[in-house]
Amino acid sequence: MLRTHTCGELTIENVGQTATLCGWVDTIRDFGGVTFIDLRDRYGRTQVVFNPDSTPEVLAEMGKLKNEFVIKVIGKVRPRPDGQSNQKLSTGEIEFVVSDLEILNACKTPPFVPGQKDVPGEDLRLKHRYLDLRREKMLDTLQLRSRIIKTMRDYCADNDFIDIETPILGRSTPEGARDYLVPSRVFKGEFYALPQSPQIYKQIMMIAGYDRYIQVARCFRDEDLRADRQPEFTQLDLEMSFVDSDDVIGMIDGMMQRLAKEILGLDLQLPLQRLTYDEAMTRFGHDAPDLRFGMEIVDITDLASTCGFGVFKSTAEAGKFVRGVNAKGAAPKYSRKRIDELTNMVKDDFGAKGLAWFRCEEDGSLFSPIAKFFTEEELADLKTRFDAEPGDLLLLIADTWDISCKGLYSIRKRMGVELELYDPKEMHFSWVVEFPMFERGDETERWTAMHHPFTAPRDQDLDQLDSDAGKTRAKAYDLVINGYEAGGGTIRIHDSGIQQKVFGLLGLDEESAQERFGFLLDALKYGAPPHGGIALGIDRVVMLFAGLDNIRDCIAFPKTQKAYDMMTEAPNVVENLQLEDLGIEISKSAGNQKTDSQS
RNA sequence: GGCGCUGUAGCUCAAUUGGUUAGAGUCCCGGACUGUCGAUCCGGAGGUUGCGGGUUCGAGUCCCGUCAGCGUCGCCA
Repeated sequence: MLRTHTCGELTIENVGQTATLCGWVDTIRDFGGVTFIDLRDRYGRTQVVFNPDSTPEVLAEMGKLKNEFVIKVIGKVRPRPDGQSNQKLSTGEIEFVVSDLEILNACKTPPFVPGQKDVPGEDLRLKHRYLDLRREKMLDTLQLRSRIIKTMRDYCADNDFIDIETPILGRSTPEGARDYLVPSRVFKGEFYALPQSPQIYKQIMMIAGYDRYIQVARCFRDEDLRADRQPEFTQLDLEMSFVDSDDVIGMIDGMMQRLAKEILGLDLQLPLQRLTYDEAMTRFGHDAPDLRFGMEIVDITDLASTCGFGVFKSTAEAGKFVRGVNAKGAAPKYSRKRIDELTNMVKDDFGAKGLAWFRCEEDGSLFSPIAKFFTEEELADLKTRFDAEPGDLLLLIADTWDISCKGLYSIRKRMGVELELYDPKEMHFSWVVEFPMFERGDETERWTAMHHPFTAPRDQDLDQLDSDAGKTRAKAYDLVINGYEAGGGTIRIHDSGIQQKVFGLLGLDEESAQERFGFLLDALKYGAPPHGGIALGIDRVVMLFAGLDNIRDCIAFPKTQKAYDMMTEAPNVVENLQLEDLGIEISKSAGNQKTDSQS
């Protein structure tokens, strides 16, 4: 080792000792005589001192130092003078008097320095990620990530799980998200797919008798990105045999309790709260509601059906819904202009036709441009149902179930932030269970699987597969933290008869099912135990535990919204020779989407 | 693919209704200083306002196009 201690290690205990430190020059404070340098590494910072009575050689070297130089210093630990300790540093009681200095490496003037107050733009941070990762916030987050993964692994190991790696090069199954494809050199014209999840492999492991499996698995989906979505992400993938939903949920309950305790020092009460999917949609308009605050949806379709307001009445009569939320105390803060912004949001984003509103005045009356269409009794009824008090703002959407859910969910989410309806540091864990097995594909009468086609229906719903498939509920469960889907899982079908029936409902005939999943269907016939599992989005869990709202800050080398890596400049054009090896030609119309007209 | 926000010095930002030579802090360069910890003080350098076009007597500011980053809808079994 080039060093005897790290930059976070020396304390008053070490006074008098000679030591060697290595690190980066964080700041230089030059007083002409004495010079202070904060030397930084991932463990902390130590103030190193250069005295005017140092040797000329040392002082000459010191004069060359600039931000982010990598140096080695030999010196002695001494206590700081009275009243000059720095409480912000673990090493703040001492300082390090340099007797010898070696510049291990110089540093070009960096575009930004780790300690600067204003965080640089994200594109710059991503381009120079090696500098960005030196920032304390990034270091903290990645260390938190490491601890979270270790805690998850320890918990699983304590519960007899086996950690098994599954292939990255796999078979494309054109269900769900777009695959990232990898061309085969040997089988020209054929492709591997990167896994969207190790779903099928972990089921195979259950059939093989490895009854408790986990993997910290990298997954890939070629879909458009979001603040909480990256094209490659990491899951804690878990599968268990001889279990039902409650067993998997209970296992993860325990994991969350341990994580909350060890990472955040929080005591979680178990079992975690559970909501059915129907309840979540009815009360919050979303299958991953943020339960840190109320503002629940109120359904007034029945009242609307008899009122004098044409839009409400016709919506109700058409079998659609009139629902709304009460934004407590929002009226003074929401001008017409801000209400218009909300209106435009639900119109532009979800195709709602409008947003009706009522303001509860000081005298308790409801004011609204549409109030004139309602009788006194109806207004009073509205007030009661929404529990409206002076200062409250009622926001209503009259539309299909789907649009009213999406619109009110996004209003609730946005206003929860804007009205500060919850403590952003609070953590809320819950489960959403009993998802529907199927949903209607757009513009077709065909059913599509809400999770994946191997999801088992609830035992009591088996009959409905034939009679009323849309009402069939699945043995599916999502872990929800602060309004984010932190994980999702299902109990799988282990009965080939039920599997065939589900494939039938999904419009998969036996032949095409065999073509796509033949190996799994075959395997299921060779003694498959009842099994199920879950996948936790590790990046999201880290994001939530770190109190961040952006998944990129939880990943060492994330990609931009266009799935571009600004540091390595991937993806990139490859040599023609490489393409020839693979038997691939780029069509002229495809061209290179990237241009160099930027900057 | 749609909608929206942003783009001004290396970095973070400012610039009134479209108006004279585009400013500040920081970084950088030079100098002073023996107790700072966002050191301080003095001096200096640093700009094709992302790119292209248009309107105008005049554009950082308005319009069109384009590129990039971000947010969001679609999409993500």
